[in-house]
Amino acid sequence: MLLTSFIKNNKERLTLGLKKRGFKELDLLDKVVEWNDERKRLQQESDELQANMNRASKSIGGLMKQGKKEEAEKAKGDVAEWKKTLADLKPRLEKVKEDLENGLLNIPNCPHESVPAGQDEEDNEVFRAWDKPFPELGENKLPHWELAEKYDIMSLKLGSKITGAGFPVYKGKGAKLQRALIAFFLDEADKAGYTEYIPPHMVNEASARGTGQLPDKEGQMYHATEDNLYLIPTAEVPITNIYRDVILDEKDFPIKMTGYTPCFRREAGSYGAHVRGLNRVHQFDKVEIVRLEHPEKSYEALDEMLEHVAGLLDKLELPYRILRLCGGDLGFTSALTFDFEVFSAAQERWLEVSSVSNFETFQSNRLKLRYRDANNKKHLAHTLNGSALALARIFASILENHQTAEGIRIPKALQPYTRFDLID
RNA sequence: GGAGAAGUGGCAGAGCGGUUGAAUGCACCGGUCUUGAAAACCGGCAUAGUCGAGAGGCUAUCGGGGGUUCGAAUCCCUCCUUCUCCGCCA
Repeated sequence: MLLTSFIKNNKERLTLGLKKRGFKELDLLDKVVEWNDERKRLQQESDELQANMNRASKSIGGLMKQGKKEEAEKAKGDVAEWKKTLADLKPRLEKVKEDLENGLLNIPNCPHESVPAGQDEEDNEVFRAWDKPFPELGENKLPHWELAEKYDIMSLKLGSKITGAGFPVYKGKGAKLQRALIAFFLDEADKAGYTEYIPPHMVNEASARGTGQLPDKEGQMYHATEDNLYLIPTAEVPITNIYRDVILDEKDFPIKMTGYTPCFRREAGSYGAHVRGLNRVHQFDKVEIVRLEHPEKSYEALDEMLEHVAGLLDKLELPYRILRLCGGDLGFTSALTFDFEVFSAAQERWLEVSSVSNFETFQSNRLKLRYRDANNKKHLAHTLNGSALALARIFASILENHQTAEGIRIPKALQPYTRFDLID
């Protein structure tokens, strides 16, 4: 959520940015500013009435003690009058506050100036291309869903029996590979200075609001209605919310957190050939990295995160490229996002395995996550996060890219974790 | 799930219908003293909104929401959380 003051003072920049996103309701910007002015006006009026009432009420106590009954009664009458006026005012104030809030909730983040204009993924800019050769797999190459069956290491059929479509079951060396990847990613994050968390896998409404899943992406999350809890779609939600309503000290930065969690996504309406196998599932594992940063340092941090993720893919010996998302493909809450795509050699297509974003103050405004500067002034912190990495697709691309006639080759860096070097 | 108790500032802890945004202590920050530190003493120290150039003023907030009252941290209702006991249980 943007600050009203930002909208008011950066109208040109914001309009330009939102156009890059293809955001149509630009008149919302003016409306929000108007609503805010109206809110202030009504607020002042109401404060004044309350001040009158408080003053009169206070005096009544004294008057009663002095036995000035009549004067006290008169004051009571005054208060009753003001109270009536206030009762008229209150609903109008509430209404305009609600309009303002809804308006703000519907304005996406202002894209960073480096974000290219564009409609969809076709227009994303290749920020770093893969300049080495792709794996030579030969004629007998198989997609991961066939490899999984061949080596009996993962089954979607079994998952659909137990739960439903899109819930994979990992087995034997497949399960071990999965566990090894999680441990590997967490160790790498640890080495890079991220503090590990194991957060709850369900969150309440306030948390889902804090990171912006609600009210926007209601349909994407599994909702346990009985208890009004949501299964997390990413560890970003519980981990970032650790710092909801927190005022940091400037010297607390940077705050670097990581955590492994399963992620649950309803993915309503996305079926078809392109979502076969592990390409898109309802439950997958992910190690997330989250950072809270001083506004002046957040883009530096974003670069660092980018290199961290790149390093992981290098160690897994997977061909990948980095995209700078265009305005149209950029998430609602993000100012700048880089996607990592691994080339899945057997499917001959790129699969998104990580997304690294800077939200600037868009989330922290909602979270009320602030810091005090040297002069004790409070400011919103910047939040960032990235997948490091998302597992189902990494699992798939390891299978596909490292398949050989003898079996699936485990990359060197991972072998200490799997304690085998081949799946056969 | 059942029965009780409690939720007040960073922490501890008073207040239990009127000038209390909230005593006191600790922590923290600034100062005096000291070669330096400690102790002692003095001063400061919540969040948000709003008005104001500023000093400062006003409003709201004592777990959340609602109510009673001229007036609520204090009374009532409701929800949430924590603790104790019982039941169930990995």
